[in-house]
Amino acid sequence: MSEPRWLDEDEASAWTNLVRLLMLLPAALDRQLREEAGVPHPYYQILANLSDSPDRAIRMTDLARLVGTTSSRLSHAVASLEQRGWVRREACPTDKRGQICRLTDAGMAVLVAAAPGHVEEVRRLVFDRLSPDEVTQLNTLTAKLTPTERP
Amino acid sequence: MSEPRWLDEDEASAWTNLVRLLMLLPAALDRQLREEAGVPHPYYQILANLSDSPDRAIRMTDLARLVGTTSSRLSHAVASLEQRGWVRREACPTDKRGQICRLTDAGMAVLVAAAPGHVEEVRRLVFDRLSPDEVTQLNTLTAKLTPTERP
DNA sequence: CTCTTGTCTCTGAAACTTCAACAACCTGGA
DNA sequence: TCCAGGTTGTTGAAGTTTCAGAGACAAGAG
Repeated sequence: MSEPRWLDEDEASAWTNLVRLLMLLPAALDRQLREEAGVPHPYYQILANLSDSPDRAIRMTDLARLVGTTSSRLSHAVASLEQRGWVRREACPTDKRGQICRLTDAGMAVLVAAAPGHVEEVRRLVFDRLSPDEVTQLNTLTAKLTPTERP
Repeated sequence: MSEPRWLDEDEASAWTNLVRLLMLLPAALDRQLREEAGVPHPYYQILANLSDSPDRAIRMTDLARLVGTTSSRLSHAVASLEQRGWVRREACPTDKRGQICRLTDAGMAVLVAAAPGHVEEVRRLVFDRLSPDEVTQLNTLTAKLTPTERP
């Protein structure tokens, strides 16, 4: 047990800011989407990823990885979305263990209705505050900081 | 209702990365703290903010603002922490509506025990991946992106 | 073929957060 | 003084996420 390498002044400042951002930004996005579309932000991410997919259908495991969530969480979320008729589950033709999650027309309609307001909020909270150079920096930094799989 | 200003290619890329980060980084921090200290990350933030305060005591509203949470959430969280004996609630001497949250010695001990492992994880996930210049960039960007109070 | 090991997904209970409503209190002005 | 309106903090119910466990299937070794 050696002495921990504490953060220096600059690191501590950046860390405080980052933690604050991690608390407030998701909360702000969530609030806007709940108010305007009646969907929590993680659920919106599920729908959005599905809509970007070729057939509007993705296998559960892949969808979980795309959204950045766990399979358990995804199961519960998709169950909720399915009950609203925005998503459907189908058997996977190549792997009988698999389930394929497909976006319904009703789900697509919800997404189309919610997207403009969401983009507007994203601009207000993020991109309206940054210069083009800073957007590039943000791109680089976020790419570097994305946690990798645990060994 | 005018045409929404969609994100351009760079913005969309940065946004995808950022959303991914907002999903994965809090989850990673939370997991480490739960495993090692038995505390969720938001609860750790409460304890950490208290320990940084002059008297290890902060009024509920101020603590909520510091941590970046809501008063309701804080009430529940502090109730849970109080039950474990890590925190105590006292009446505010100047404002009878107020409650002051104070870190106990037991709570401080938990924090002291958890801090080294937490800092190590923060290094592994964040600062070990960044150059000094990038830490400065991170500091600037996160400061700009912190959501401001709603009107 | 059979066995073992690992993957994929779901479930139910516990923990946490959000939401709406509320009581108690402060503040400023009539 | 008194009251209207805002602030502070809590609560219970509803919704979401985590955790542990289990069933079904796949893939490879023997």
